[in-house]
Amino acid sequence: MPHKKLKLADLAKLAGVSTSTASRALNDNPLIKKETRERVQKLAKEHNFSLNAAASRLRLQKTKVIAVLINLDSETEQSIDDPFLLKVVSDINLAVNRQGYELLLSNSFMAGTDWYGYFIDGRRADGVIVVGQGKQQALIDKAAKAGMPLVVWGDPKTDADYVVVGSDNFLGGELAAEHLIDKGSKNPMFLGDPAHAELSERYGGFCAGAERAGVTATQLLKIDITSQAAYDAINHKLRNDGLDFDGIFACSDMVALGAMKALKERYVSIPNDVHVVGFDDIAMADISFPSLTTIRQDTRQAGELLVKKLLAQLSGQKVSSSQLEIALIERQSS
Amino acid sequence: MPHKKLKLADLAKLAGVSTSTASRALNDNPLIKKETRERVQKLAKEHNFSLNAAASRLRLQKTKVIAVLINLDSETEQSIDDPFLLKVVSDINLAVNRQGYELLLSNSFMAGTDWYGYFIDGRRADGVIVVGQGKQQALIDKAAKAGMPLVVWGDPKTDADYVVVGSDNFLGGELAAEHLIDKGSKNPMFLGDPAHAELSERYGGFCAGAERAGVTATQLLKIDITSQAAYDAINHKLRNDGLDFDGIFACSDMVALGAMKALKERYVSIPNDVHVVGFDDIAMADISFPSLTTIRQDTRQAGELLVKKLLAQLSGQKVSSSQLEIALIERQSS
DNA sequence: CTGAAAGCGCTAACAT
DNA sequence: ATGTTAGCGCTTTCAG
Repeated sequence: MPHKKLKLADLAKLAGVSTSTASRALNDNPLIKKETRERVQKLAKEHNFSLNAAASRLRLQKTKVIAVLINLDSETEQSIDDPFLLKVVSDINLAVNRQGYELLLSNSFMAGTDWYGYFIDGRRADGVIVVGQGKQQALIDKAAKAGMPLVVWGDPKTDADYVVVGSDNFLGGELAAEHLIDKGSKNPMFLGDPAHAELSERYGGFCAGAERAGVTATQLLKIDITSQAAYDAINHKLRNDGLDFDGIFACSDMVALGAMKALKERYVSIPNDVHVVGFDDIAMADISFPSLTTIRQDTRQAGELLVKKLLAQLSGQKVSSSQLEIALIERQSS
Repeated sequence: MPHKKLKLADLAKLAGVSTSTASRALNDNPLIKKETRERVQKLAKEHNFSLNAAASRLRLQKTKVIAVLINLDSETEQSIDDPFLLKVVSDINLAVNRQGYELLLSNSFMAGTDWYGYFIDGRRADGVIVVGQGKQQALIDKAAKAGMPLVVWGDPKTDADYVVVGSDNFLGGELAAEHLIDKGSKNPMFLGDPAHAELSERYGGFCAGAERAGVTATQLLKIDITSQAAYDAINHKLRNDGLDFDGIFACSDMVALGAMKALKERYVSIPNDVHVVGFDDIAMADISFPSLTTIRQDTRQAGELLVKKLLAQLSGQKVSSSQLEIALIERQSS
């Protein structure tokens, strides 16, 4: 069965044409007569012929590949755990494929510190989508400066030389604050880590929204952005300070769910004693009990836009950052 | 800034050696004098030199790329939603990188029906890891027959010509049944769809375990394997049949969480009225309230093993399927 | 220990 | 409308 590999020259011979004709025919070049094109294509299908991508890329100097670089904060090489991030990647994948590109899944471990050299000079990809700004943006800056075709999923308000696509995090924070206060919260608390670009915006919006609604008694509980950390922090706080808050705006749904678990275990009623709002709208938000009110990020549109902007860059256009709309999804937790 | 691309020949000139020496030096070929090697390598680093992967692949006839093919059942192109699957991919990614390979993230949309042609002949990857056997395995079979280096994440008991790595699903089912009965369940129910290879094993083990424990009053509630479907199905069943079960073995954690939501909304107590056991041990299992007893699958080891077996195949070794150990993690839901 | 040169399979400029 | 051919940048055989 191990059929032997046909090369373009073999296919051309089978079709009784030259390699250039075969090449053009496969690429549907109108220079070639329609019948010839179809004959070659049919033959290719019959023999399960595939162009050698390596040869093609060498010749064309482009790869038709987009790299997705997952930019984790953690120093230790670690697998990703946040369902939201993975959802973003999955939606990017869809969008990339829809444009006829392939997706190289990468990370800082492989790419090292010279992203331009690795991806572009190394002819591994034509452009890169970075998922997650994280805390340190030096490498992103460096790659952008080197002229790497690049789009970043992060906070679009970032003042940087590269293109960012992301949700309106500030507005999301405002909406959350307003909603909590609307529901009767007098002492809402932000749960997260404003050191991250995106979360700093969410926190800023939260404070602004609360202030505008006349609430100044806001708190900030700074934690690692994992559900475990949220669970621990809420437990710790209840033990030490008692229940001195009546609303939580969590920086992500996973964080919100961790916090809710701690509350439920201590018989703090949600939403009666504490109103909770999350961020992201992951699948679990709807499935948790009580279901979680949250700020929905449109990952589908995000993928679409990230890819569109990257391809625009590749075709030499000047593109700029843009902000995705978000929406508050009201459920039982508030 | 846009530095211009160095090719190997340029680097060689800078180093005052021939391209062949430069090439060997970069690959740490001991044929080259140590000092020369180091001089070339240092120069390469200084100039951010990267080999052109396309040229290298064309010459070597191998890519140092492993493709991961996510095999979804759904006809419609769709983004993946199950956090467990994504966790598996993420752990494969880690393992692939650790071996110095890169990861091409693909799907049936891109690969079409001739996987051998697309990946191997097309020189896109040296081998493929398929995640998810799904219901239809014809394409996997076809690729395996064609001689494609291939490892599948699925049920290792599968009687097939290809190598499968997966958990001991049957044992998992048995453990779940025994545990439920141990906890006092007299009428345990399986929630899932035995049409999937892996789930059929889980169901088989569940039945066998129950029978051995002297319980014959098991039920099967056949549903799509999503949390939403589980939620709907449990609601529907409670409305129609009342509470005629006192234990649930869900085919996945997401399904279990959906079922639990329906139970909680109708004030059915977990675990007092109904004991619940899930499968996978996703992050949410620990965060849900009550936390979810489940069968843990070791995705880290899975990634490691999948890659190891694939690389063994690439180096011409004969490899066979193998089973990962699973463990019951007892939490509050049972 | 190092260099010269062939050739991997494709595409496109340049014939015809 | 199609064919001839050069050359993309690398690795490795063969020759020193």
